[in-house]
Amino acid sequence: MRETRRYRLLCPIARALDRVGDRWTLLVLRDLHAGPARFSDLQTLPGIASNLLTNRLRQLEDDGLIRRREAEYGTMVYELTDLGRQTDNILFELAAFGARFAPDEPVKRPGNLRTIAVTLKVACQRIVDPAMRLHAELVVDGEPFRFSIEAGEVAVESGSAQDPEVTLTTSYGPMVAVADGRMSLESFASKHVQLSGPSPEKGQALAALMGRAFSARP
Amino acid sequence: MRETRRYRLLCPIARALDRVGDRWTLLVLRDLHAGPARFSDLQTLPGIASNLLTNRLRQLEDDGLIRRREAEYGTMVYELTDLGRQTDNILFELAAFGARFAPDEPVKRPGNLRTIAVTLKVACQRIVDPAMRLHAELVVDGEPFRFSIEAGEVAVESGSAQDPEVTLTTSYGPMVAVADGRMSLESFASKHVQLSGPSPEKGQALAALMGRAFSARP
DNA sequence: CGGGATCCGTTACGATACTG
DNA sequence: CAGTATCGTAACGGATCCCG
Repeated sequence: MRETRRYRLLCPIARALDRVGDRWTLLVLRDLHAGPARFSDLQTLPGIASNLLTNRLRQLEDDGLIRRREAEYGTMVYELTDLGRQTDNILFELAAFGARFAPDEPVKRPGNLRTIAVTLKVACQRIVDPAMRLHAELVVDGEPFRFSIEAGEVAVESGSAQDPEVTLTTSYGPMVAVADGRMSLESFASKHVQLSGPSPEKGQALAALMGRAFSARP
Repeated sequence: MRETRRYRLLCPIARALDRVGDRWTLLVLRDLHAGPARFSDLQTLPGIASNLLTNRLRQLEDDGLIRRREAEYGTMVYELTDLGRQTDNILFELAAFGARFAPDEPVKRPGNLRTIAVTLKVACQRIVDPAMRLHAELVVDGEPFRFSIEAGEVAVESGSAQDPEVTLTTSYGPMVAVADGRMSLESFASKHVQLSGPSPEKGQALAALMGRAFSARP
């Protein structure tokens, strides 16, 4: 945010918005919650201009929410800092509120599905049984995610899991419908999820957790 | 938000931002959480242009987050709908995150103090003892608020209380410092709060609740 | 005076083209 | 792949004016 359009108020809400209130900024953070991403990964946000993405990344780096790091083969990745990770609750509450509005047509398709990671993670985190343990792969419209629960900590990251106990295959549309309350857990689990791998019963537990995570909302 | 700059994504986070993501919108909602307000009350947001305020109010009304109502003496007031009230958690999480950044100089003073209502309400709501009962007045830099707890429900509204059990008098700066973690509860309660009214012990309890509400944060 | 509407200069955004 | 450069358009900020 350029100096001219900062609120510069003492109120902590305004101080937060001075960091994350610009157009696209919260969506960039959302995608980074799924793990490190390259510039071109983030450019799949439908409609963002490359110069804007550059500006937003620079601003987030200056404010200490993300860091730029050289990864293998000399490619650059952007990743959340500890501070940036603390935007998870903001994003979750936005998702909980946004679910109350019908998607307005025509809906643009997301460029990638990293978008689901934060919401899914926080929703499950809030209701998870601390005794539960899980190491699964979640494949959404062909895009793989590692879904793990360990010591009461839920993690959802972009990428394939190694030796998952179970693999859940599903689609984005039905997942959002469940989150919105437009589809029941039963209907979702029975019609839109395929299980494979050594521990299908773990898959049942995971599907149930995901469903409860969203239906548990006020 | 004009059609051209909506995200139009299926993701609920984007759907929320299409409603409340415009500049000023969340700050307008923040102030309305303190109770109904007139156009000119909201115009005290430092720097907002009157045509922008008109646009934002119109948009919020169209989306069902606020309602325009005729009050006494033919004046118009804007107030939150049930849907609009559900932005409280978004605003609280923004406040919790924003508190991690030092206020950047030069700080603009808020035009009014309605800004404190949501954050204070949600923070106290999250930790309040359901058995607690209270009907107090909170005076911040001369501006009065009704602070009540009834059946486990915390309410903080702009305006004077009638027959409060206790009146707490304090200032905005120290309150924000406590919320930011820059000042201890003890220091706040002992140096920056004056109590008056029939039940000073209720005031002690309230000051303690406010302090714990913020120090309880992760 | 409250509640806006109108006008206008400036800034940010969106699209596209281009480069190391 | 990871940006930079350019440029037309939309949004913002400030001021002024209007109307009951």
